[in-house]
Amino acid sequence: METIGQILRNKRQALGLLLRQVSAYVDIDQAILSKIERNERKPTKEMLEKLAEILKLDKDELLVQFISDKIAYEIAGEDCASKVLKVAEKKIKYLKSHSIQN
Amino acid sequence: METIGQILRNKRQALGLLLRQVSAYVDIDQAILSKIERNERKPTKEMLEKLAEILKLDKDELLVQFISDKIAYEIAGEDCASKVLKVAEKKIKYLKSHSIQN
DNA sequence: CTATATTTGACACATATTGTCAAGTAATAA
DNA sequence: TTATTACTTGACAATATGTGTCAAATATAG
Repeated sequence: METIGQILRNKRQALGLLLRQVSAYVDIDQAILSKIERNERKPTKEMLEKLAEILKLDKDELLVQFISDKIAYEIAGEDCASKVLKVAEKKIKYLKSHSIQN
Repeated sequence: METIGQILRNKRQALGLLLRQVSAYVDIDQAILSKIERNERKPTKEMLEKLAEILKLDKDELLVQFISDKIAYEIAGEDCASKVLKVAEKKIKYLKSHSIQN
């Protein structure tokens, strides 16, 4: 089970790219990218899109990993976690079917 | 599909309690409770527990509603929402089976 | 050793969230 | 009308959280 940070680091290393090179492309400080790869900071969506580009990763898949990471982190400590997800799913379906905006 | 605010307001009114009375018990300003009931502010866990007590609601069920509300709100706008939940569930199971702490 | 890659922490800055308070609306009664 | 009650709203300061930048510290090679 890979975190988003691990996915990014593994792919970057597999491509033989340096933090410096990737962070330059994404236009962020390499310290930030280092922290993202170690899940110490969360990337923005813009960063994620640029990262997907340079690392040749699927943008949508990466977004799924990113958001699911965030949710898993949020509720992993709750012992009602799986029930939370079930209820959340129902709520989302309800929201979508009623076209309520963010 | 009730929001957490609606649940709280409905039950409070069914019990014939005033904002003033409930907020005093929970030890918050009644403006805050008013906002919570209209989903303008989010209660803390401590508030939620006190609210469950005075409103005779199931504490765990209320917590589930609270967290699922938050998650639904977070990702309802994503078109990959249901996939996100599936992946999140896997990650949570993984985290739990490996006893990784928050 | 030297050089290069990465990590870490401190910092200032921005943004978000919080509780408090007073003034506001709305409904009802006298 | 005026008074009273329940609730709502918005402004405010305080606090918390998140952000990028930078330099020093720590690997990791060569």
